[in-house]
Amino acid sequence: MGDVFKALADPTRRTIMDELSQRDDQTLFEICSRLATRHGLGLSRQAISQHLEVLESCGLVISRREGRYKYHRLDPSPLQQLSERWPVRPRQEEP
Amino acid sequence: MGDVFKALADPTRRTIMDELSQRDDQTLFEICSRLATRHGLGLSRQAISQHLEVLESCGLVISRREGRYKYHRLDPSPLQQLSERWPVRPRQEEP
DNA sequence: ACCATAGGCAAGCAGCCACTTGCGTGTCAA
DNA sequence: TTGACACGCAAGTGGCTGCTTGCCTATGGT
Repeated sequence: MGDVFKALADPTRRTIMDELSQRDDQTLFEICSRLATRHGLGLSRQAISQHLEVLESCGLVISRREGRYKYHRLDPSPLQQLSERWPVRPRQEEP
Repeated sequence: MGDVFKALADPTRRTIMDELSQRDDQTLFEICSRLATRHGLGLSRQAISQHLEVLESCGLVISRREGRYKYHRLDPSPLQQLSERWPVRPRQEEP
């Protein structure tokens, strides 16, 4: 089981999450090409693959195999622990 | 300006945030001793100081000087961008 | 059967990061 | 003023990590 916070630390992984956020069920190659064209990232396929591994190991991305394709989608639910751990109380009033 | 996500990546920093979360306005030495006694962390003063710097540079901790003391408090408001960026939609219903 | 496609495994490398150590600065009390 | 206390600055170091490179497996089309 991976660390959600460490997974969020990398800007590339956050961009991957953005990409999956607005289009679910993408394969590795799709993500690669869309990152290149739409976000200007020129990373190798393995780099993206390793990032997806990290995101999967902490539950932020769920994958499903179908033949030789592997589809990925975002699952933001692990992020809930965050707002529960440090609730954003409204600014403290001072008399 | 620091990176909120990178700041959250370190377990020690999260523990510091926990500590400040339940007791505001602590000095560096207070945080050191409370981390040691209550959380079992035996880190040097500078280590904690550097962590506080990181937390301050991204707005998660706000400090105020008073003579030779420097009081710290937690400000969770930078965490809001998180739930806005990847909203936790309720699990997708499938017919 | 053959080959292209989608993806996985593993080693190697460079840069970063958390932590320590040692010294310096400013503030308060006696 | 002298010394103790709270904190800051800077250099050095070991380990982690993001990325590449090269090779391998498996699935599907023709």
